[in-house]
Amino acid sequence: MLDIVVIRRDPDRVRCSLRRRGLDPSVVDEVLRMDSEYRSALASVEETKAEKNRLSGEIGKARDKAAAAAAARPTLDGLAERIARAEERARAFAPDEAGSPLRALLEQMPNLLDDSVPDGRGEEDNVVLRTWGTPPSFDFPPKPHWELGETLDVIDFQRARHLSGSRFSVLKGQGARLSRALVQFFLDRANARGYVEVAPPYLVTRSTMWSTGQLSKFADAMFRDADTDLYLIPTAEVPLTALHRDEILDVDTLPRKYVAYTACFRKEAGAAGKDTRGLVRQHQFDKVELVWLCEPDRSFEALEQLLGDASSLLQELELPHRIVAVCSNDVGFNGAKQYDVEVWLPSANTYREISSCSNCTDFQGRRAGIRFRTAKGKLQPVHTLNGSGLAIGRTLLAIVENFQHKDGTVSIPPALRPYTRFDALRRE
RNA sequence: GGAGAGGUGGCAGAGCGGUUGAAUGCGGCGGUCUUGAAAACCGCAGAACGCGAUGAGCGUUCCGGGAGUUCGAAUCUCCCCCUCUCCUCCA
Repeated sequence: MLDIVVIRRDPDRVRCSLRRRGLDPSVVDEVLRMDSEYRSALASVEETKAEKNRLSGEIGKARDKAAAAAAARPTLDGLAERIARAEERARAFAPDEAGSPLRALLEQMPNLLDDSVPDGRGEEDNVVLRTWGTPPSFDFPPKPHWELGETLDVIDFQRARHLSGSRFSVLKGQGARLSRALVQFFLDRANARGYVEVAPPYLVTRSTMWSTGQLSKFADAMFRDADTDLYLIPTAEVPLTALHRDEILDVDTLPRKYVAYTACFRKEAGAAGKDTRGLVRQHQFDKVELVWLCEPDRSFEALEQLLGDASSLLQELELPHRIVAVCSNDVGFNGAKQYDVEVWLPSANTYREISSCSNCTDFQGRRAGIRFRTAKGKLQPVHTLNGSGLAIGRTLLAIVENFQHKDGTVSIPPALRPYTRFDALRRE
C-alpha cells in the first residue's frame, strides 16, 4: 500500500508511475478529493471531542459531580450529536476503514516505480541486460521435456490428469529424485550465502495474505478453504515476508535474509490455453524462495545481490540464461523494480522466466507493519525483497531439454551430481 | 471437538469507573564518574492520525477487535478473534 502522505505531497510522482504502468492516473485525483473530505471531517470530529473532553474533565474536578454533570447535560448532549454526525462523515472516507471508497482505491494502487525501471508496454519491451552461456545446438531434432519425460518414465502427465485434472504432474523415479536434489542444492547454496532456512506453513490466514499485497489484486488466483478461510500460498514470499508481521525489528539484525522451500499453489485462471503442455505452468509447483528485509537505503543494492544469488545458481548448473530489466508496464503490483532471470528452453526456442527478483520497497512493510527504529528513533517500515532461487519445475525441465542427447538420455550438470547421485537420466 | 486461564508500551509485569498514556523491572537513549569500558548514580524516553513549515507546539485516538452502559471505561456488560494449559483425536 502506498503512503497516503506521499500521494498528498507528491501526486505528480504517483501519476507518472501509474501512467508508466499503463494505468489511469486519475485515481490520484479521486484519492486527493476523498482524502481532503476525510481530513475536514476528522478536524471537526477532533475539535468537538476536545470540547467534550474539557467539559468531562471539569465535572471530574467539581466537588459535587452529580450537580456538575446535570448542569452540563444539555451542552454535552448537543456535542454528542455533533460528534456522531461528523464521525459518520469521517468514517465514510477514512483510509483505514475497511469498506471506505478511499481505502478501496488505495488498495488497488500498485507500488511506485523506481526511476531506473525502463519504459515499456509489455513483456516485449523488457530490456536484456546480459546473457550468460550459449543455447545448445543439437545435431538432431531436440525434443520437448514432456516427450522426454514420458519416454524416460520420469514425468507422468497422464496419471496426474487422472488424479487431479489438468496442470498437474507426477514425477517418478529419477525425475522425483532430480527434483529433490534441486531443492537440496538450492537450499544449500542459499544457506552458504547467509540465508536462514525456514520451513513455513503452506496455509495462511486472510490477514497474512493481505499483508503482503496478494489479496488486493490476486484474490482470484489463489486456492482458499472456505470453512477455515485459509489460503494456500501462491509463493513462499507470503509467509517469509510476513514472518515478522507487526514486529519492530532491531536495526542491528537487518538485513534479514530468509530462504524457504515450499510448494506453491495457483489457480492460473487467467492463463487458459497458455502453456498447457509440460511443467511450465502448474496449479502446484515447488520453489525455493529468497526474501530480504532490509533498511530503505540499502534495498536497491540488496536487489542486485539477490539477483546475483539467483543467477549464480543457473551458472553452476551451466544453464544458458539471461537477465532482463522488467519494463514499467510489466513490473508486478508489489514491486518498485524487478529483474527477471530467464532460462533457455529449446522446446520454445526462447528464454523463459525461471526467477523474478523484486524490490518491493516499503509497500509490503507498511501493510504488514514490519518496522525498525531509525537512528533518530523514528519507526519506519522495512523494505522487502523477494526472488526465486529457483523454481524447481522449470529448472528441471530446463535441464532435461538443454542436456538431452540423441539417444533420449539426459546428462546431469556436474554441480548437481553429488545431490542426485546419478549422472544421467536413463530409461530404467 | 470438550474444559479452563489469559490477551496492557521493545520485552516482562502492575493497574479502587474521574490528570493512568498507563506504576515497576529489564532493555534503549543522554549525562556524571573512568585513560577507556563495566558497575554505580542522575536524567530522557509509547504509537497512530490530524492541524502546523517534513520545526516548536496543539489536538484526537489507542491497554486483542467490535458494540454497549456512563457526563467520564484499560477498569463494568455483550459479541468476536487470538494465545496458552489440560482432556479427546491424529501424522
